[in-house]
Amino acid sequence: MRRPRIKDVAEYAGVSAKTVSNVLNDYEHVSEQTRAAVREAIDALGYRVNIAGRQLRRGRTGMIALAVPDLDIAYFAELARHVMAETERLGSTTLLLETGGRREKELAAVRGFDTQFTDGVILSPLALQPRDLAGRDTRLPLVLLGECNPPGSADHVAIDNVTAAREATEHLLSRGRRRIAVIGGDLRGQRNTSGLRTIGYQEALTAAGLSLPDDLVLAVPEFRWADGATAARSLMRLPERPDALLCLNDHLALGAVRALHEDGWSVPQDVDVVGFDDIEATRFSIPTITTVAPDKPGIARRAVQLLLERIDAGVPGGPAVDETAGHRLIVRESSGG
Amino acid sequence: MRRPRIKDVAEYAGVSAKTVSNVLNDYEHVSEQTRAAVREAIDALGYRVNIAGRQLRRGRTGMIALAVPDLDIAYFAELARHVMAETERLGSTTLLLETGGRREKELAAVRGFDTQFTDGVILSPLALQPRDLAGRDTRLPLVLLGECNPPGSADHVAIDNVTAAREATEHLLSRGRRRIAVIGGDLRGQRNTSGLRTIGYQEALTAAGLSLPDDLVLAVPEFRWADGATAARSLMRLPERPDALLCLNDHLALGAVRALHEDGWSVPQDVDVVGFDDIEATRFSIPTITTVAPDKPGIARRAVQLLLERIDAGVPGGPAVDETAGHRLIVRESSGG
DNA sequence: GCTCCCATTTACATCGATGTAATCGTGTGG
DNA sequence: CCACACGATTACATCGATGTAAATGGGAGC
Repeated sequence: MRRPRIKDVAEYAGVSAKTVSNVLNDYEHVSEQTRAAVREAIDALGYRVNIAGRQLRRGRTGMIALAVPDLDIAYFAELARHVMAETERLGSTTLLLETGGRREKELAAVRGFDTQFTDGVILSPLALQPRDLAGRDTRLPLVLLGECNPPGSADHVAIDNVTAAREATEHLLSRGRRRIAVIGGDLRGQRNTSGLRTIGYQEALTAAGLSLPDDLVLAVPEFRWADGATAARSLMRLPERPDALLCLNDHLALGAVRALHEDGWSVPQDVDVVGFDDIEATRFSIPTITTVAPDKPGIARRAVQLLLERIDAGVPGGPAVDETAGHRLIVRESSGG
Repeated sequence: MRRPRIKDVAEYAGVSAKTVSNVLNDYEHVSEQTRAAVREAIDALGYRVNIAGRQLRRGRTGMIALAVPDLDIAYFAELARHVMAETERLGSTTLLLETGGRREKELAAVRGFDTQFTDGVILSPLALQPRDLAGRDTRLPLVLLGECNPPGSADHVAIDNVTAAREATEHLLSRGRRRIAVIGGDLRGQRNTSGLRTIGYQEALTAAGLSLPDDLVLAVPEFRWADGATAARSLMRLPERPDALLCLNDHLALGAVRALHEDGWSVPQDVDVVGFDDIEATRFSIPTITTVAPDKPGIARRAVQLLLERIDAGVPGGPAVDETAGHRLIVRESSGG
């Protein structure tokens, strides 16, 4: 028994296929009587629209893609939930994909994944280079989360990373910390998340009249627990050890805290630790972690709205929009709170 | 400028549309020369297949849905990664969806989400009742992860939860623990994950000649940090407090450890804590958490393979398959390791 | 030189839903 | 009583890709 088609419903209800379609799409000029008959036929046959047929005709899938580096990073999992909730609220479906932070995958996302089953893409890039967006096919709406784009090339939503990092650093300075290290930092002046946060950190140090110790800014291969642990260990072995660790995400912070614990340092007595993202674990770890909490629901909401507006607007699209979402520092045990 | 269609490629290359299609699908009887010309045309025009057209014709989307309760639960995020990796390896795409553990959403998953843009569904159910599967439309292949199904109604992959829980309990008994509580347990004899693990726990106690103290088996509203913390607190206030907590997932265990810490108990000196799932956090928390590690890659691989086999086999489908994946207990600091 | 074979290529129909434009039918105003 | 308006309904073409079956054309065999 094949799946019923719109035509089967039409025959069952004794009307034309187009009338069934009209009922399905809430077209206004359908009599109550016909509408009821069609509904009944739909129920009786267990009919469900074939999205391929619909899309072929309409040119839209009603699906958007959300591509994040890694769902193991709780921040992305939490963000994804908010995005899915928002798209669902607005009647779309989210196709969630992982890039692994690999450039080729991020490029695929920008291009719409080779097949065009997606009306638009929300991408949280890591490896993407500004030039990767240069010649992109603007028929596919794209919203970037976080930084890493040349202004004007695509819509983008992010928190004010410079300010956020500056505030976090100021918090540590206000506690008397002077040797503040950055785990996951980037001194090359990149306009990506790491780079901007490092700039904020430097601003705070400079404003406090401190020198910029570049042996305290440490890049990491990934932003996971293990990387935080490794980085913390190597920093604590410096001739002049840090008295605070500004970790550019919470996983790094949690890994750092674990390594410090294993090596006999206590947090926050010996070292303060601050993270970014406010993932749920930071509220239950021992100690709890001070962190910069981005407005995740706000980021998700704006990203989805921007994308759907672009999709609704159709092909061309005006100038790219930059949206700044809110953030706040939540002080917890790992820095004395 | 519209997106190029197969016809545009055909004209550009000076061949018929079908020949282009043949090239796209690696049909063997196409001359090298023609193939090269078509490839060139594809590149020149930036052509990409329209998946809607293809699906309409082929009747398949090449997409499967994976529906999990909650991506905030790290186990599901980790599992999702493995499923996505496996489907990608086999040339399919995963549509990842959250059910929130709500029955209506799980039912929607079983039905294929009202639109049929998915060739099959992998569902990790929480609220689903056995009868929900009774009259289901078997044209849509379905693989269940974890328990909660009447035998024979759908394929399913899970670890041996009874044995796993028994082993974990035996481990605690072997450490001299006698008042072992279960957080997230279920005494109603349900055949879901909680119920089966509770049975394993009871088996171990009985085998050790201990009575079954039902004040130590505590259900929780959700399986999150906060629930573990709340449950641990209330258990430790019992007249006769437990000396070990068997937590049915790692988030509960982590939350419990935090609550114990706040209330001045030390783990594992005063209380042992064991979790389930082996999420990454348990390897870096303070203390690290003893946990039952399910073979996540194995579960994902079998689930995807089963599903794709069903999809390839076409409509009917033989008897439901039950697959058991491996697990092992990893002893860490929270129970003395 | 003529068949026949087979590799290659193509015309056409089709998948299911929907936009367009035409048709049907009832009711209203003159 | 007719013309006309307008709500309801329908026939038909179309979206893009591909399966079917048939056409094309070059070479081998006799």
